[in-house]
Amino acid sequence: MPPPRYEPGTIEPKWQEIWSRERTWEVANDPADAHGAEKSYVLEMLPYPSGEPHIGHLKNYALGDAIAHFHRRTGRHVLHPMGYDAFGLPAENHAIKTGVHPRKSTDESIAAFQQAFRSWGISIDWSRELATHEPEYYRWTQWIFLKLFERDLAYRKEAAVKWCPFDQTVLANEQVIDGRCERCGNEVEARQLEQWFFRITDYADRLLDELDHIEWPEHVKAMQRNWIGRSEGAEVVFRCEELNIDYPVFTTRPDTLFGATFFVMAPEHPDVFRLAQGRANEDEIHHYVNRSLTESLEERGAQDKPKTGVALGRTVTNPMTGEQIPMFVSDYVLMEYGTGAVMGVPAHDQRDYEFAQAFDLEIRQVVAPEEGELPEGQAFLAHTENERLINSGEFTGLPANEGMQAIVDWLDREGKGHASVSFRLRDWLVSRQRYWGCPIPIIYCEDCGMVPVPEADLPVRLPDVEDYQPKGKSPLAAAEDWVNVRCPNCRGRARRETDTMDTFVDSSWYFLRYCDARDDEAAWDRKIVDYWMQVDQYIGGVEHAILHLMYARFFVKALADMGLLGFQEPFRALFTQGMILGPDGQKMSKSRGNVISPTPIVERYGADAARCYILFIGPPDQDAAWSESSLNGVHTFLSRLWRLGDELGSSSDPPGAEQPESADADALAVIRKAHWAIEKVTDGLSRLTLNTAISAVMELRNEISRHPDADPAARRFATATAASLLFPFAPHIASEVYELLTGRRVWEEPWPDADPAMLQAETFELVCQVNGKVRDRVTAPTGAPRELLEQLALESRGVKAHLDGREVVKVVVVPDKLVNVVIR
RNA sequence: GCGGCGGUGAUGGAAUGGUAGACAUGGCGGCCUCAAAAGCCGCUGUCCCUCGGGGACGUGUGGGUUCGAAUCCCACCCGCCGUACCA
Repeated sequence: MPPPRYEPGTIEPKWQEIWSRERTWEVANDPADAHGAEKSYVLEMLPYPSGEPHIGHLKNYALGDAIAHFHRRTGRHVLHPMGYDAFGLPAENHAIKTGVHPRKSTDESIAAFQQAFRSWGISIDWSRELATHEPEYYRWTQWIFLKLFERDLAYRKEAAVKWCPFDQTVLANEQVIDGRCERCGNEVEARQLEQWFFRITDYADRLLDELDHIEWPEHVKAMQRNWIGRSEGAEVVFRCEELNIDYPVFTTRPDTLFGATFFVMAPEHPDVFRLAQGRANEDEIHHYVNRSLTESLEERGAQDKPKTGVALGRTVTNPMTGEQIPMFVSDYVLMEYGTGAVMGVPAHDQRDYEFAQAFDLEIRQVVAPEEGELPEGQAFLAHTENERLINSGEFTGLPANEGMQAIVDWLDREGKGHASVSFRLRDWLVSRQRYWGCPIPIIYCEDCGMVPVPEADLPVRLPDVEDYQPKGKSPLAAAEDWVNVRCPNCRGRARRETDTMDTFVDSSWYFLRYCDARDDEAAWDRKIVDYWMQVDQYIGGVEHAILHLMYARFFVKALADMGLLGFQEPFRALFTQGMILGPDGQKMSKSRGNVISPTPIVERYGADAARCYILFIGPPDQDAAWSESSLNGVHTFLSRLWRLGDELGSSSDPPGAEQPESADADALAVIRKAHWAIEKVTDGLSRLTLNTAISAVMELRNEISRHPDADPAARRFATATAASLLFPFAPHIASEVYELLTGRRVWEEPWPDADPAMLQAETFELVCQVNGKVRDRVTAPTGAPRELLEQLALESRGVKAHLDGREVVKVVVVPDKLVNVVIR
């Protein structure tokens, strides 16, 4: 008869069937149901269902599942839901190519994800499952849009926006990467279009400040801080006397105002043509502006691009010096930031310096270091307390930082400026000229203008269309029956908004819907949402550090301001997982041919081995290359554990794995190791160093095998403990082994407690150092007094050999650990 | 430029001021076998010596703090990520 083998193919479906039939992971919304237990909301970022799940999904959900299980077994009432971010461009582009309705391909992909999650044994509360393309969900996305509209947080305006010529849609700033479309990689163009925006800039300060109060990785907070880009400075007015117009500029260096020798406007500045009117070079100015507007963003923003521009033939007054300084138009000034115009201080700004060089303008030094030379051939940028103002009228001689304040005060008194703060963050452009998204619930009436769809009429359903091809306006515009409606106000003729929402709108509130997912009276019940939220542990890829995570924070703040939520931040703690790279250490991609698909891995080695391996491979926040041989090593470990369970379980009658009362040396070693492992795994799960948690279970299993003749009761206890500790990572085999040994269900058992008495043996190995170098190791009794340890060390062979008659200056004793003898 | 993170054996990594290299992969050797696979056991940082033992060196580089530093501090080098005519 062949020896019994570990067969995940049999074990895993067995347990999955039980969890599914008994709805083991469903939780009620009633806090009373928790019997006083603390709540915990563990959430992985919802997947975008396109094709089949990939290995990154397995990592994401293996991680989240380990945390969810750990929280459950440590007595918390755990919400762990799942859903799908189902609207979006890939499904629509697929539809354009094949004619298959995006709903069909999306639903097929969702089915593949559901199947995968079940075969991976992820502990999901399926009663809360949602998908953002279902009318039951997007009805409330539309409702939130209307709430934002009511508060003027959703608005329409014409602006220079980013347009992708390939996808034929506008994009949010955040979706433009290096001047290219995030989706298709084509160069993005600038276009002047009327679009829908969310007023996220109203929240810039709060989005920045409250980063200090959430447990997020430092680099993610840093990315958000950079993106928000708060700059303190002043707004200063430069007056064009000829035309009687005041032009404000924003500057972070008001201390350099005396050095402003010219003035530059962005090509998009609405006053450029007016200023150019009747000038000798009017044509040249028009030509320059038009070229700037049609230039791709990538070209315009190129790093080493020489400064270009055209003089406007007019002047403004420098408010400090009263001098008339020339005006220019140049594409290095951006309309979207500050006021669309800048003062040129060539001595103290590198870009202004380059511009002044190109146009032969005066470079006037107004800040100087207290000692040392000024840099040659470039602007002097430093701004510290070690500089003083020069050539600055009454302010000359002041330290730069004091001078800055004094100048701002002066401007304020004279009515020529004031302290000001500028943000890099722009409002969120949310409309898209595409089909597969949530319709914007607005109607345009010939008489009443823009009218919100009444709440009772929600959802505005996405109609079916024949042709998904984008033509510069939404494919929905072709659905005439749908577009033409009666005005909700006057019953007159009206047309629906045909743009759809950015899919990031859908995913900015899904975590709220999970709390009360089956509510068809409201988006959520505030009591229920306030109970479950915030998300206690959010897990996902770092690629969402800016977009999704910023938008979701904005939504929660806006909804809280409306009294709809009782908290300010959605995600109390965030964990960003690293990527799984191909076996070659490169990012997985079809073109490289290094893609590892989870399905065959799970079929061959089992979900437990795949999940364990992915968590064991290294710290989960780091990237890691796939290695089949390492995976095989994890599989070997699971096989050995299973064999131990099989061997010890069948010899146990009746089943049981209690810690034996008395034990010999062998048994004690095994029991001690079990308690040691409990502590290590608990710590690893708390700190999310899951790789070390799994290695602790491996060590425990090694120890059990190292003592084949120990009391079987002790070995059963230790093996059951190993299974119990492994459950968050490999739930199927853990359930199986635990059942073999005890007849009980491991997930119904409390998390084991380490007995402090078992964490220490009667003796320990005393490290004996001389001048910090290890010279010997001797056995010493645990808890021995310092004097004894000192004596043992001094008498040890290794220490004696190194004393060599030299003077002992000092002896440092670390109880239960080491002695360091310091000699001269 | 600015911001963030990191640099430890052949490889992935461990070590939260106290034995550097846990655990695993790979490699080498052995057991089992007619053989292979599987399984099991042992060794495996570098160098040196008088080799059943012992010593020196060793966590990117150079300093510092400390009885003791991979860990803390300073300077530098290298790498990765984000961001960038943001005034």
